[in-house]
Amino acid sequence: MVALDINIGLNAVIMAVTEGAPRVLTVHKGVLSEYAPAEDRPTALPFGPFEPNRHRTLELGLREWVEEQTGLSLGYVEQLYTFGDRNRDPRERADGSRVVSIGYLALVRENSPFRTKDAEWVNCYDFLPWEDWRSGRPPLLDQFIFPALEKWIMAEPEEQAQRAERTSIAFATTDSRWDIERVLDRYELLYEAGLVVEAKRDAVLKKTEAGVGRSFALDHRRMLATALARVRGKIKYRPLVFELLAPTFTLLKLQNVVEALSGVRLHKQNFRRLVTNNRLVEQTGKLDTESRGRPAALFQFRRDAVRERSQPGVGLPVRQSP
Amino acid sequence: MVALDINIGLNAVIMAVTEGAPRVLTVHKGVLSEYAPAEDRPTALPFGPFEPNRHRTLELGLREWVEEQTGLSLGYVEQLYTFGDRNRDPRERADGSRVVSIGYLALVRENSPFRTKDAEWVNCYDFLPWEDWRSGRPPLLDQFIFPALEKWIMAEPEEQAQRAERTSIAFATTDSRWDIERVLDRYELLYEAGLVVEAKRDAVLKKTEAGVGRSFALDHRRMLATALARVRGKIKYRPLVFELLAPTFTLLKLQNVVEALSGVRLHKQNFRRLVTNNRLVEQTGKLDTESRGRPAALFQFRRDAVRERSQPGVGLPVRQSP
DNA sequence: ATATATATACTCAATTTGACTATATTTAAT
DNA sequence: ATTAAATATAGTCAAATTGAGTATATATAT
Repeated sequence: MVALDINIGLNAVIMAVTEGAPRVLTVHKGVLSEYAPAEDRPTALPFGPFEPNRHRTLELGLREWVEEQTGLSLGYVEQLYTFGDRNRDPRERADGSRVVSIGYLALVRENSPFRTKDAEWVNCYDFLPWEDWRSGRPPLLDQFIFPALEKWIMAEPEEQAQRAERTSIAFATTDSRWDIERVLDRYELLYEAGLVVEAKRDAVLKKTEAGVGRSFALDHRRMLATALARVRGKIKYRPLVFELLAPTFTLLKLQNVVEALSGVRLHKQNFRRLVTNNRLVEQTGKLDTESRGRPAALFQFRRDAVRERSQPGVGLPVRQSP
Repeated sequence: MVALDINIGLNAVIMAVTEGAPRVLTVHKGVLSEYAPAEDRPTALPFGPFEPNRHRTLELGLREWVEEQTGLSLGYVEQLYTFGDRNRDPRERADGSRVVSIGYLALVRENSPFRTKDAEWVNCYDFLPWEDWRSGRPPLLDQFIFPALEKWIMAEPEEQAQRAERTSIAFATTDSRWDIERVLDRYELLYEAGLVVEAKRDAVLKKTEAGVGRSFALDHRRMLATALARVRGKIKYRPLVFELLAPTFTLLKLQNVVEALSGVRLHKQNFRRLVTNNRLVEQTGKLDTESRGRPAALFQFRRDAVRERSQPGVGLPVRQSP
């Protein structure tokens, strides 16, 4: 057994919500600086190699890299997924070396200060435009995605049934409704169908065609999709949003952040009832002066909510008595 | 920047439910064969190094190792978490080399045939006895765990508040109820408090004391806790259980599997209503003859359920009209 | 003064959940 | 053959939650 070269990369999907949109922090140098001329360098996630001698833990390694590259000191961080497929990275040579990347999700408050340098906040929906339903069903779906997926389904007679089923589940083409959590399913389907430029080797797109959505370096768009799926899934039952908000906020502000991330509009009165009845927030007694109409009360997150939130078997009919 | 030696390990938490208990497949050789005499070798998870030249993807590498070591051909597999802290593994030398382990969860049907050799199914609750509440509150909690945690909380005046809060959340010591999903929180707390033998270097336990629950090699018990937490969290909203059951089953059998994994007893009539009303299962028309009392109808999983299951914003009050 | 924007309170039917009761079919024991 | 025990399955009913509104209050802009 020959010990071959393995490199571990640490990638951060750093998210914030500003001006009504979920944003991801991107850099333009980093990973590929040696492999592409400056003007060709695609947008990338902050990245750094894991160095065993410097980094006691993977997460600390990530924090160091991010701090070094962007000047940003991360608060909430969670591990997303480890990507290790062959041919993910051009730095892999014919010698069989491999780059395994560990993706992390980090949430920061809007306006978190950082040394800009090469870093830039980009709207997540630039990369995944079909995920934003806040202004109604994205026209892109019917104008481009569905016809193209239909063609892809039909292209392979033996795979038709399976492709049709997967499409139906991911994009809710038939009966079921749009599931905001299936972000990764949808991206992977578009990738397999060759409709995003990252999959260009499959040559479904012509050389001049851009594919759907803005592209990311390597498989960074897949990581973003993984991150968004995680956030959307978790936002409902863990108080994640508060990592993204200032210490005090109005209920509308809170709602807008949830809407930005989930990509759907929420019912205002019922949303308010949800967060107040569940005692996730409490009044500060102060009012917001910035607003247009009637001033809104300023709330803050109830720290005890973390403890109380726990609902034993949510969804499972637990039996109490013996 | 010196390229140091990094090794990637692939670990599988393979679970099945047999005879009313969740079981994990363990091996007695493997990881540590070179480092410990045979009789000292602790129970371990199936493990194999990731070999870039042999394995096109991480998951395929895992499947190969498991097949090779246990003869088991895995069906459902999902990635759990990547563990990379320093000093997790004795194979790390002073040279700064590091073993990073990627944990996977696999679910197999009971009685999945495998070449036994060194592999053995062990009740998960042997390792995590405080997680099984099916026969009521485990006496272990009040007899050993809580007094010991109390001592640990008091031991460090500066950390008291934080330790008390974490204990209260993880073990539901105060108001809140037992949250079946906080498996990892609880294990990590016991680890930090030095109450499991894996944490022996912290020397809270005397040399002769065994700590609470059966121990696992390295950090494999942490991986098991991660796996159980994942299963418990997912079982409610994704049809995972069906990976563990024969193609047809009675509703009681289904309930028992869910109970074994969740560690709590469920309300029979309401459970039945839950799965039938949500149309997760359908009748096969056949009856079970094995039963003691009235024969039960045999059901099967409704494949369409995957598609229909999707509930757009479960928990979020989505607004329909513009 | 009036229109417009926003916040907040309240209503009400439909659905879901939790905790039961009642009844039906079996096998095992007397 | 009769009865007890075990299990399956149907049905009830109040409480809680949710979905979709209406109504009212308090600001600013014109």
